[in-house]
Amino acid sequence: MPRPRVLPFIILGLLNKNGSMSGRDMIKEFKNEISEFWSVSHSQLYPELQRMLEEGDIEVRKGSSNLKVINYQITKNGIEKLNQWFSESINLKNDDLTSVKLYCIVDRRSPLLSEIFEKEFDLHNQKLKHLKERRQMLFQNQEQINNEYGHYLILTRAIRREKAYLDWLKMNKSKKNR
Amino acid sequence: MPRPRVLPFIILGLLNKNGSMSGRDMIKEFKNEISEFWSVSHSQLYPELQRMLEEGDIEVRKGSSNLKVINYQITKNGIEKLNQWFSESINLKNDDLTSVKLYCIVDRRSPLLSEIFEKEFDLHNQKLKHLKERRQMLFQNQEQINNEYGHYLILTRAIRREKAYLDWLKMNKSKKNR
DNA sequence: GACCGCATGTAACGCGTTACATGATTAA
DNA sequence: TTAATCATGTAACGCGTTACATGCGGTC
Repeated sequence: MPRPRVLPFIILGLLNKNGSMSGRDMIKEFKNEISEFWSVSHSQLYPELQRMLEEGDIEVRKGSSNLKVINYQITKNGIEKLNQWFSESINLKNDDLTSVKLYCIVDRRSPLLSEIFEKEFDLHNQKLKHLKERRQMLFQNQEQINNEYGHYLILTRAIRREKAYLDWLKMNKSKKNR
Repeated sequence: MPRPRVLPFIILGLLNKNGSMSGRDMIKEFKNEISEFWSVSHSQLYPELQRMLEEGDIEVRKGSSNLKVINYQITKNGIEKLNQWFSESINLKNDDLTSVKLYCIVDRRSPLLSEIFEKEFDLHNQKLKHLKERRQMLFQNQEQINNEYGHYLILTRAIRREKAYLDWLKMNKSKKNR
Protein backbone atom coordinates (compact mmCIF):
# COMPACT_ATOMS: atom_id res chain seq x y z
CA MET A 1 0.00 0.00 0.00
CA PRO A 2 1.52 3.34 -1.05
CA ARG A 3 1.51 6.32 1.20
CA PRO A 4 -1.73 8.36 1.03
CA ARG A 5 -1.62 11.57 -0.98
CA VAL A 6 -1.42 14.83 0.91
CA LEU A 7 -1.55 17.44 -1.84
CA PRO A 8 -5.36 17.12 -2.15
CA PHE A 9 -5.79 18.16 1.47
CA ILE A 10 -3.61 21.19 1.05
CA ILE A 11 -5.57 22.23 -2.02
CA LEU A 12 -8.81 21.76 -0.08
CA GLY A 13 -7.40 23.91 2.72
CA LEU A 14 -6.61 26.73 0.32
CA LEU A 15 -10.00 26.57 -1.41
CA ASN A 16 -11.75 26.48 1.94
CA LYS A 17 -9.83 29.54 3.08
CA ASN A 18 -10.17 31.58 -0.12
CA GLY A 19 -13.50 30.53 -1.60
CA SER A 20 -12.59 30.14 -5.25
CA MET A 21 -9.25 29.84 -6.99
CA SER A 22 -7.67 28.89 -10.29
CA GLY A 23 -4.65 26.64 -10.54
CA ARG A 24 -2.56 29.69 -11.19
CA ASP A 25 -3.81 31.34 -8.00
CA MET A 26 -2.81 28.31 -5.99
CA ILE A 27 0.67 28.23 -7.50
CA LYS A 28 1.12 31.89 -6.56
CA GLU A 29 -0.04 31.39 -2.98
CA PHE A 30 2.18 28.35 -2.61
CA LYS A 31 5.16 30.23 -3.90
CA ASN A 32 4.65 33.50 -2.05
CA GLU A 33 3.28 32.40 1.30
CA ILE A 34 3.91 28.73 1.99
CA SER A 35 7.21 28.11 0.28
CA GLU A 36 8.98 28.14 3.64
CA PHE A 37 7.21 24.93 4.56
CA TRP A 38 5.79 23.41 1.42
CA SER A 39 6.21 23.58 -2.31
CA VAL A 40 4.49 22.36 -5.42
CA SER A 41 4.94 22.89 -9.15
CA HIS A 42 2.19 23.34 -11.67
CA SER A 43 3.01 20.03 -13.36
CA GLN A 44 2.05 18.34 -10.13
CA LEU A 45 -0.92 20.54 -9.37
CA TYR A 46 -2.95 20.37 -12.57
CA PRO A 47 -3.22 16.58 -12.77
CA GLU A 48 -4.14 16.56 -9.08
CA LEU A 49 -6.96 19.06 -9.70
CA GLN A 50 -8.40 16.83 -12.40
CA ARG A 51 -8.22 13.82 -10.15
CA MET A 52 -9.97 15.73 -7.37
CA LEU A 53 -12.68 16.77 -9.81
CA GLU A 54 -13.29 13.11 -10.64
CA GLU A 55 -13.38 12.23 -6.95
CA GLY A 56 -15.94 14.97 -6.30
CA ASP A 57 -13.97 16.97 -3.73
CA ILE A 58 -13.88 20.13 -5.86
CA GLU A 59 -16.00 21.51 -8.69
CA VAL A 60 -15.61 24.07 -11.47
CA ARG A 61 -17.12 27.40 -10.62
CA LYS A 62 -19.71 28.49 -13.19
CA GLY A 63 -19.57 31.79 -15.03
CA SER A 64 -15.85 32.32 -15.31
CA SER A 65 -15.08 35.56 -17.11
CA ASN A 66 -12.21 34.00 -18.98
CA LEU A 67 -12.42 30.96 -21.23
CA LYS A 68 -9.00 29.77 -20.29
CA VAL A 69 -8.78 30.26 -16.56
CA ILE A 70 -10.54 27.50 -14.65
CA ASN A 71 -11.81 28.46 -11.22
CA TYR A 72 -12.40 25.77 -8.66
CA GLN A 73 -14.35 25.66 -5.42
CA ILE A 74 -14.65 23.10 -2.67
CA THR A 75 -17.67 20.77 -2.49
CA LYS A 76 -19.48 19.47 0.61
CA ASN A 77 -17.66 16.24 0.05
CA GLY A 78 -14.38 18.14 0.06
CA ILE A 79 -15.20 20.05 3.23
CA GLU A 80 -15.87 16.78 4.98
CA LYS A 81 -12.52 15.36 3.89
CA LEU A 82 -10.73 18.53 4.94
CA ASN A 83 -12.23 18.46 8.42
CA GLN A 84 -11.24 14.86 8.76
CA TRP A 85 -7.66 15.82 7.86
CA PHE A 86 -7.69 18.64 10.38
CA SER A 87 -8.83 16.35 13.14
CA GLU A 88 -6.24 13.66 12.49
CA SER A 89 -3.91 13.67 15.42
CA ILE A 90 -0.31 14.75 14.92
CA ASN A 91 2.48 12.19 15.07
CA LEU A 92 6.09 11.77 13.98
CA LYS A 93 5.09 10.63 10.51
CA ASN A 94 2.86 13.53 9.54
CA ASP A 95 4.53 16.27 11.55
CA ASP A 96 6.12 17.84 8.47
CA LEU A 97 2.64 18.99 7.44
CA THR A 98 1.72 20.68 10.69
CA SER A 99 2.81 24.11 9.47
CA VAL A 100 0.67 23.82 6.38
CA LYS A 101 -2.28 22.79 8.48
CA LEU A 102 -1.75 25.79 10.72
CA TYR A 103 -1.61 28.05 7.70
CA CYS A 104 -5.08 26.92 6.66
CA ILE A 105 -6.63 27.77 10.04
CA VAL A 106 -7.72 31.39 9.81
CA ASP A 107 -9.76 31.67 13.00
CA ARG A 108 -7.72 32.57 16.02
CA ARG A 109 -10.28 30.99 18.31
CA SER A 110 -10.30 27.61 16.62
CA PRO A 111 -9.97 24.84 19.20
CA LEU A 112 -7.67 23.08 16.76
CA LEU A 113 -4.94 25.58 17.55
CA SER A 114 -4.39 24.75 21.20
CA GLU A 115 -4.73 21.08 20.39
CA ILE A 116 -1.91 21.38 17.85
CA PHE A 117 0.27 23.41 20.22
CA GLU A 118 -0.11 20.87 23.02
CA LYS A 119 0.59 17.87 20.85
CA GLU A 120 3.52 19.52 19.08
CA PHE A 121 5.01 20.48 22.40
CA ASP A 122 4.92 16.92 23.69
CA LEU A 123 6.31 15.54 20.44
CA HIS A 124 9.22 17.93 20.17
CA ASN A 125 9.96 17.82 23.87
CA GLN A 126 10.46 14.10 23.40
CA LYS A 127 12.67 14.77 20.40
CA LEU A 128 14.81 17.26 22.30
CA LYS A 129 15.22 14.80 25.13
CA HIS A 130 16.39 12.13 22.72
CA LEU A 131 18.88 14.47 21.05
CA LYS A 132 20.34 15.51 24.39
CA GLU A 133 20.76 11.89 25.38
CA ARG A 134 22.65 11.19 22.18
CA ARG A 135 24.95 14.16 22.76
CA GLN A 136 25.56 12.95 26.28
CA MET A 137 26.34 9.45 25.10
CA LEU A 138 28.51 10.23 22.08
CA PHE A 139 30.40 13.31 23.20
CA GLN A 140 31.58 13.02 26.75
CA ASN A 141 34.89 14.81 26.34
CA GLN A 142 36.75 17.15 24.02
CA GLU A 143 38.57 14.32 22.29
CA GLN A 144 35.36 12.67 21.14
CA ILE A 145 34.16 16.02 19.85
CA ASN A 146 37.33 16.63 17.85
CA ASN A 147 37.16 13.12 16.47
CA GLU A 148 33.86 13.65 14.72
CA TYR A 149 33.41 17.36 14.67
CA GLY A 150 30.81 17.53 11.89
CA HIS A 151 28.63 15.06 13.70
CA TYR A 152 28.93 17.09 16.87
CA LEU A 153 28.02 20.26 15.01
CA ILE A 154 24.79 19.02 13.48
CA LEU A 155 23.75 17.48 16.77
CA THR A 156 24.13 20.81 18.55
CA ARG A 157 22.28 22.50 15.75
CA ALA A 158 19.38 20.09 16.01
CA ILE A 159 19.22 20.70 19.76
CA ARG A 160 19.15 24.46 19.24
CA ARG A 161 16.44 24.14 16.65
CA GLU A 162 14.20 22.07 18.88
CA LYS A 163 14.71 24.42 21.80
CA ALA A 164 13.73 27.42 19.68
CA TYR A 165 10.63 25.65 18.44
CA LEU A 166 9.60 24.67 21.96
CA ASP A 167 9.99 28.29 23.08
CA TRP A 168 7.73 29.41 20.27
CA LEU A 169 5.17 26.75 21.12
CA LYS A 170 5.26 27.67 24.80
CA MET A 171 4.65 31.31 23.94
CA ASN A 172 1.64 30.45 21.81
CA LYS A 173 0.26 27.88 24.21
CA SER A 174 0.04 30.48 26.94
CA LYS A 175 -1.68 33.10 24.80
CA LYS A 176 -5.35 33.71 25.39
CA ASN A 177 -7.33 32.95 22.26
CA ARG A 178 -9.01 36.32 21.95
CA MET B 1 17.60 17.56 -17.84
CA PRO B 2 16.67 15.94 -14.53
CA ARG B 3 18.11 17.08 -11.26
CA PRO B 4 21.51 15.54 -10.47
CA ARG B 5 21.53 12.73 -7.94
CA VAL B 6 22.75 13.50 -4.44
CA LEU B 7 22.63 10.14 -2.71
CA PRO B 8 25.96 9.04 -4.31
CA PHE B 9 27.76 11.96 -2.69
CA ILE B 10 26.38 11.16 0.72
CA ILE B 11 27.45 7.55 0.35
CA LEU B 12 30.90 8.73 -0.70
CA GLY B 13 31.02 10.97 2.35
CA LEU B 14 30.24 8.07 4.66
CA LEU B 15 32.76 5.74 3.04
CA ASN B 16 35.41 8.43 3.14
CA LYS B 17 34.74 8.99 6.82
CA ASN B 18 34.54 5.35 7.87
CA GLY B 19 36.86 3.49 5.51
CA SER B 20 34.80 0.48 4.61
CA MET B 21 31.10 -0.23 5.04
CA SER B 22 28.37 -2.59 3.94
CA GLY B 23 24.96 -1.41 2.80
CA ARG B 24 23.60 -2.45 6.15
CA ASP B 25 26.17 -0.32 7.97
CA MET B 26 25.14 2.71 5.95
CA ILE B 27 21.46 2.16 6.67
CA LYS B 28 22.24 2.01 10.39
CA GLU B 29 24.32 5.17 10.35
CA PHE B 30 21.65 6.99 8.35
CA LYS B 31 18.98 5.95 10.76
CA ASN B 32 20.83 6.54 14.00
CA GLU B 33 22.88 9.63 13.29
CA ILE B 34 21.61 11.55 10.28
CA SER B 35 17.89 10.94 10.40
CA GLU B 36 17.33 14.45 11.74
CA PHE B 37 18.47 15.85 8.42
CA TRP B 38 18.39 13.08 5.88
CA SER B 39 16.86 9.68 5.35
CA VAL B 40 17.15 6.78 2.97
CA SER B 41 15.71 3.30 2.80
CA HIS B 42 17.54 0.18 1.76
CA SER B 43 15.45 -0.17 -1.39
CA GLN B 44 16.93 3.12 -2.54
CA LEU B 45 20.42 2.42 -1.31
CA TYR B 46 21.23 -0.97 -2.84
CA PRO B 47 20.49 -0.07 -6.47
CA GLU B 48 22.48 3.10 -5.95
CA LEU B 49 25.48 1.13 -4.72
CA GLN B 50 25.38 -1.04 -7.83
CA ARG B 51 25.21 2.00 -10.04
CA MET B 52 28.16 3.56 -8.24
CA LEU B 53 30.13 0.35 -8.70
CA GLU B 54 29.51 0.58 -12.44
CA GLU B 55 30.55 4.21 -12.46
CA GLY B 56 33.77 3.34 -10.63
CA ASP B 57 33.28 5.58 -7.59
CA ILE B 58 33.31 2.68 -5.15
CA GLU B 59 34.68 -0.87 -5.18
CA VAL B 60 34.08 -4.10 -3.32
CA ARG B 61 36.54 -4.71 -0.57
CA LYS B 62 38.34 -8.02 -0.94
CA GLY B 63 38.44 -10.69 1.70
CA SER B 64 35.09 -10.24 3.39
CA SER B 65 34.62 -12.74 6.18
CA ASN B 66 31.03 -13.26 5.24
CA LEU B 67 29.74 -14.45 1.89
CA LYS B 68 26.61 -12.38 2.11
CA VAL B 69 27.73 -9.05 3.45
CA ILE B 70 29.28 -6.86 0.76
CA ASN B 71 31.77 -4.31 2.02
CA TYR B 72 32.45 -1.27 -0.10
CA GLN B 73 35.23 1.28 -0.09
CA ILE B 74 35.75 4.51 -1.94
CA THR B 75 38.02 4.68 -5.03
CA LYS B 76 40.32 7.50 -6.10
CA ASN B 77 37.68 8.42 -8.61
CA GLY B 78 35.15 8.63 -5.81
CA ILE B 79 37.40 10.76 -3.62
CA GLU B 80 37.74 13.22 -6.45
CA LYS B 81 33.98 13.43 -6.91
CA LEU B 82 33.49 13.86 -3.19
CA ASN B 83 35.95 16.72 -2.96
CA GLN B 84 34.25 18.39 -5.88
CA TRP B 85 30.93 18.11 -4.04
CA PHE B 86 32.45 19.57 -0.89
CA SER B 87 33.81 22.54 -2.76
CA GLU B 88 30.56 23.37 -4.56
CA SER B 89 29.38 26.64 -3.15
CA ILE B 90 26.20 26.71 -1.11
CA ASN B 91 23.08 28.30 -2.53
CA LEU B 92 19.33 28.28 -1.95
CA LYS B 93 18.84 25.19 -4.11
CA ASN B 94 21.29 22.88 -2.37
CA ASP B 95 21.08 24.31 1.13
CA ASP B 96 19.02 21.39 2.41
CA LEU B 97 22.14 19.25 2.12
CA THR B 98 24.46 21.50 4.09
CA SER B 99 23.90 19.61 7.32
CA VAL B 100 24.80 16.31 5.70
CA LYS B 101 27.93 17.85 4.24
CA LEU B 102 28.90 19.13 7.66
CA TYR B 103 28.34 15.69 9.13
CA CYS B 104 30.91 14.24 6.73
CA ILE B 105 33.62 16.70 7.76
CA VAL B 106 35.43 15.12 10.67
CA ASP B 107 38.38 17.47 10.98
CA ARG B 108 37.71 20.48 13.14
CA ARG B 109 40.43 22.46 11.36
CA SER B 110 39.07 21.92 7.87
CA PRO B 111 38.92 25.23 5.99
CA LEU B 112 35.60 24.10 4.57
CA LEU B 113 33.96 24.70 7.93
CA SER B 114 34.43 28.44 8.14
CA GLU B 115 33.58 28.73 4.48
CA ILE B 116 30.27 27.00 5.10
CA PHE B 117 29.53 29.07 8.20
CA GLU B 118 30.17 32.34 6.37
CA LYS B 119 28.08 31.42 3.35
CA GLU B 120 25.25 30.01 5.43
CA PHE B 121 25.19 33.13 7.52
CA ASP B 122 24.80 35.38 4.50
CA LEU B 123 22.18 33.15 2.96
CA HIS B 124 20.01 32.88 6.04
CA ASN B 125 20.49 36.50 6.99
CA GLN B 126 18.97 37.32 3.63
CA LYS B 127 16.17 34.88 4.29
CA LEU B 128 15.42 36.40 7.69
CA LYS B 129 15.35 39.86 6.18
CA HIS B 130 12.85 38.72 3.57
CA LEU B 131 10.61 37.09 6.16
CA LYS B 132 10.60 40.19 8.32
CA GLU B 133 9.66 42.31 5.33
CA ARG B 134 6.72 40.04 4.60
CA ARG B 135 5.53 40.22 8.19
CA GLN B 136 5.83 44.00 8.06
CA MET B 137 3.86 44.17 4.81
CA LEU B 138 1.10 41.67 5.58
CA PHE B 139 0.48 42.21 9.28
CA GLN B 140 0.47 45.87 10.17
CA ASN B 141 -2.24 45.74 12.79
CA GLN B 142 -4.11 43.35 15.03
CA GLU B 143 -7.04 43.07 12.64
CA GLN B 144 -4.89 41.75 9.84
CA ILE B 145 -3.39 39.24 12.24
CA ASN B 146 -6.77 37.99 13.38
CA ASN B 147 -7.92 37.74 9.78
CA GLU B 148 -5.33 35.17 8.84
CA TYR B 149 -4.05 33.88 12.09
CA GLY B 150 -2.52 30.65 10.80
CA HIS B 151 -0.54 32.52 8.21
CA TYR B 152 0.72 34.90 10.88
CA LEU B 153 1.72 31.99 13.09
CA ILE B 154 3.88 30.18 10.58
CA LEU B 155 5.52 33.42 9.55
CA THR B 156 6.54 34.15 13.13
CA ARG B 157 7.74 30.58 13.48
CA ALA B 158 9.90 30.87 10.38
CA ILE B 159 11.42 34.09 11.71
CA ARG B 160 12.22 32.46 15.05
CA ARG B 161 13.78 29.49 13.31
CA GLU B 162 16.05 31.64 11.17
CA LYS B 163 17.10 33.73 14.15
CA ALA B 164 18.02 30.62 16.12
CA TYR B 165 20.04 29.28 13.22
CA LEU B 166 21.87 32.57 12.76
CA ASP B 167 22.76 32.58 16.46
CA TRP B 168 24.19 29.11 16.14
CA LEU B 169 26.16 30.10 13.06
CA LYS B 170 27.49 33.21 14.75
CA MET B 171 28.67 31.17 17.71
CA ASN B 172 30.52 28.72 15.48
CA LYS B 173 31.93 31.40 13.20
CA SER B 174 33.66 33.06 16.12
CA LYS B 175 35.14 29.86 17.51
CA LYS B 176 38.84 29.30 17.05
CA ASN B 177 39.48 26.19 15.03
CA ARG B 178 41.64 24.46 17.55
C1' DG C 1 -2.12 39.18 -39.01
C1' DA C 2 2.29 38.25 -36.45
C1' DC C 3 4.01 38.09 -31.99
C1' DC C 4 4.37 37.31 -27.14
C1' DG C 5 2.70 36.10 -22.48
C1' DC C 6 0.39 33.14 -19.75
C1' DA C 7 -2.82 29.25 -17.87
C1' DT C 8 -2.90 24.82 -18.54
C1' DG C 9 -1.18 20.18 -19.87
C1' DT C 10 2.40 16.18 -20.53
C1' DA C 11 6.72 13.57 -19.99
C1' DA C 12 10.66 11.94 -17.70
C1' DC C 13 13.24 11.44 -13.80
C1' DG C 14 15.35 11.84 -9.04
C1' DC C 15 13.84 11.27 -4.11
C1' DG C 16 11.82 8.48 -0.49
C1' DT C 17 8.46 5.02 1.28
C1' DT C 18 5.96 0.49 1.92
C1' DA C 19 5.46 -4.15 0.52
C1' DC C 20 7.17 -8.28 -1.02
C1' DA C 21 10.98 -11.67 -2.37
C1' DT C 22 15.38 -14.40 -2.02
C1' DG C 23 19.03 -16.73 -0.28
C1' DA C 24 22.68 -17.00 3.38
C1' DT C 25 23.65 -17.21 8.41
C1' DT C 26 22.41 -18.46 12.90
C1' DA C 27 19.62 -20.46 16.58
C1' DA C 28 16.60 -23.99 18.37
C1' DT D 1 16.92 -29.93 10.31
C1' DT D 2 13.76 -26.71 10.79
C1' DA D 3 12.85 -22.04 11.87
C1' DA D 4 13.98 -17.40 12.47
C1' DT D 5 16.81 -13.56 11.28
C1' DC D 6 19.12 -10.68 8.39
C1' DA D 7 21.57 -8.51 4.15
C1' DT D 8 20.38 -7.76 -0.09
C1' DG D 9 17.24 -7.22 -4.07
C1' DT D 10 12.77 -5.78 -6.74
C1' DA D 11 8.34 -3.42 -7.60
C1' DA D 12 5.06 0.12 -7.32
C1' DC D 13 3.83 4.49 -6.11
C1' DG D 14 3.49 9.28 -4.01
C1' DC D 15 6.32 13.63 -3.93
C1' DG D 16 8.68 17.33 -6.33
C1' DT D 17 11.49 19.19 -10.22
C1' DT D 18 12.89 20.55 -15.04
C1' DA D 19 11.81 20.54 -19.77
C1' DC D 20 8.78 20.78 -23.35
C1' DA D 21 4.00 21.42 -25.56
C1' DT D 22 -0.56 23.65 -26.55
C1' DG D 23 -3.64 27.12 -27.30
C1' DC D 24 -6.21 31.33 -25.71
C1' DG D 25 -5.77 36.50 -25.31
C1' DG D 26 -3.91 40.57 -25.78
C1' DT D 27 -0.36 43.86 -28.18
C1' DC D 28 2.16 45.81 -32.09
